[in-house]
Amino acid sequence: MTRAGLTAERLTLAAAELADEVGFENVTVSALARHFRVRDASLYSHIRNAQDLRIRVALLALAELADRVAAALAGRAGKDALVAFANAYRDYAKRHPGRYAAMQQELDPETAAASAGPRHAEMTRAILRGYQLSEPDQTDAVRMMHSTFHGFVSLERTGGFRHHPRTADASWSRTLDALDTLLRTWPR
Amino acid sequence: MTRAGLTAERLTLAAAELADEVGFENVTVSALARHFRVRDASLYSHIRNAQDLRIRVALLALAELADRVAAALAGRAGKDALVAFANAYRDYAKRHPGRYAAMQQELDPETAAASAGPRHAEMTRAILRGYQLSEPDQTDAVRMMHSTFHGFVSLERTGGFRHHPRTADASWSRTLDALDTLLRTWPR
DNA sequence: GAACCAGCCTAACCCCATTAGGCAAGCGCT
DNA sequence: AGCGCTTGCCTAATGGGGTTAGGCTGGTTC
Repeated sequence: MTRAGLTAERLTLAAAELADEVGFENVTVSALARHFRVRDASLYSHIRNAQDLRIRVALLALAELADRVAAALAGRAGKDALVAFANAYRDYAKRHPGRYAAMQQELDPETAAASAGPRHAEMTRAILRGYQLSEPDQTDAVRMMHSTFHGFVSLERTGGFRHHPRTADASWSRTLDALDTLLRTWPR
Repeated sequence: MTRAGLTAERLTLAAAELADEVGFENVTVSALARHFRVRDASLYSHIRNAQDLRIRVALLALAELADRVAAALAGRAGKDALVAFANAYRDYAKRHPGRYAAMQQELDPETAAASAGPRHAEMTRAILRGYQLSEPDQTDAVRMMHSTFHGFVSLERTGGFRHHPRTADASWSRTLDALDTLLRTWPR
């Protein structure tokens, strides 16, 4: 018998791909085992349980997204940086809906701290360097930006913007304009 | 034997309460049957299946939220209306996390059209009457507002704002200020 | 080559979803 | 009142997914 050569990493990656294909809620230990032509129980030497698998996918996605955002941000500042960040974010969510859904899980504090979540926060703050905001305005602005991006992408994905002639792309573009204006004139 | 007196409405309401207590993802036909001290199969004369149950909870939540928002909005205009709307929204999400999660499901187009979703859109537009915006700016602004509210509430719930001295309440308040400013000076 | 160990397996158990088919309580009717 | 029908809940059975205990085996180590 040849071994399937399973590792936690391979399982996580396959789970992420599966999530993008069939939806995160349908990522199951059984489906993953079928993918590797292996028994369900065989996976339990690599992952603790189904929840552990989901968390691994979430961490993978957070790291990937942080990389893409970092790449998009390189060498840009001001509105340029804002738009690049936002588009990288939305793009990732569209290309990887399952991974994006995975990211929405609550992580326990230690896991969250060890994740790429803090990197996101740093990068968002970096954007704000182009807008001269000091604390606590900076924190408020970071939270609002993140809320807007996540909210938009999330509503777009659940179909909240359909049935209206105005395209989501157009509203997105205007939303970024509005955010830029807002950050430049952040109310004292 | 006394009957449990099940109806689709009672089931839906109990499911909503269960969702708020144990999380929407843990709302299960079995758990609901246990709640009524009844066999699982007994529920199937009232609901089509588990998915149907979830959709009913979502529709209930959408209607409840629309009612609360409508009440909050009564007699207010301008920033007053904006803040009242936003607080009613956030408040509902905090008080009813399970119901709020239920609302995030994708609804098929007919169901969505028959839901309270359109009422939300109308009310959001009503707020904008205080801000003189014409199409398509109005649509863009509605989408941005909704995104911000949903995004903020959603990030707050998944713990995105913990581990930082600045309270979520403070950032929320400033975010509403910012939105008000933004709507008053919406970039042409 | 003996011992080990990593990697996968079988077997077994539980929970949940769903369908088919039954029985009985209470209703409407004559 | 008594007849039947509908409604409401039941038993039984199937199948999927999650998880654990314990076993076999082939390659690695000394």
